[in-house]
Amino acid sequence: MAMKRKTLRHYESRAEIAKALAHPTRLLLLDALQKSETCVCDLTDLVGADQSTVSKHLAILKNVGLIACRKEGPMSFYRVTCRCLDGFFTCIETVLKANLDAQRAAAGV
Amino acid sequence: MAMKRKTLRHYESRAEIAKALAHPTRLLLLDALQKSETCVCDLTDLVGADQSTVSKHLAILKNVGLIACRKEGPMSFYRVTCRCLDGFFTCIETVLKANLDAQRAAAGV
DNA sequence: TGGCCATATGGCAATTATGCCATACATATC
DNA sequence: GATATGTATGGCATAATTGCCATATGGCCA
Repeated sequence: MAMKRKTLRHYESRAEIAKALAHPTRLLLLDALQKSETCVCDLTDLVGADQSTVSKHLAILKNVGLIACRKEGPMSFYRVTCRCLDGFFTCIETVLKANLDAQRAAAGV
Repeated sequence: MAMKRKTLRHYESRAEIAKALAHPTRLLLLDALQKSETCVCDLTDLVGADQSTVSKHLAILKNVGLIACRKEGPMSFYRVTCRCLDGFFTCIETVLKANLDAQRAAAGV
């Protein structure tokens, strides 16, 4: 990797956020948290994985600043911290739709 | 992973696109390709990695429909296919900036 | 045809990500 | 204090990603 160091760091910090977004379970979590602040136990039920797995996914999202945590008694409530996620989701949906269209066109429909 | 199958597939297809975006080299490539259609050799110089490595990164971006390829003689010219990438990049920048602000606030500045 | 250029692909080693189990931790209740 | 509940963390085995080398493929020109 001979990329200029400054440039490399620039893209590395951005890729770290993108990596946090690059997992189906974390996308599901973000979708849920965008609708409403939710505790870990409810999120665990929603995802259907081990509670420790969900906690780790939440930690990944939190570490890059996408979500934040509020403690209430023994429970942790997570919420989305940025209002910019729609820009990301819209982009993904656009690409998906374009792929579907291209697929249909290739099939000659 | 006990997530409902339909839901799982929904988020998996979206995560696949996000995964393609989750690498510093590929973000650099997208940045360059957004500015102008470019051949693999120029992109290889830009990235500073092995040509085969760059080719594989380009293949990943192409497979999820983010870029397309045009052959001209022995050369391949790649370009961005969707106009929605700005939504993604803007989101990332917003998160980065919010993190910086939070960091400064935490430092008491 | 033979050789050269640009690009793509196969293969492999090393790193990283993922998910579960067990367990630690913190809070609340008895 | 003891116990129960909700969450976080350590550890480990498995899987996925990454990057380079070697090589294949395709196009061009002598």
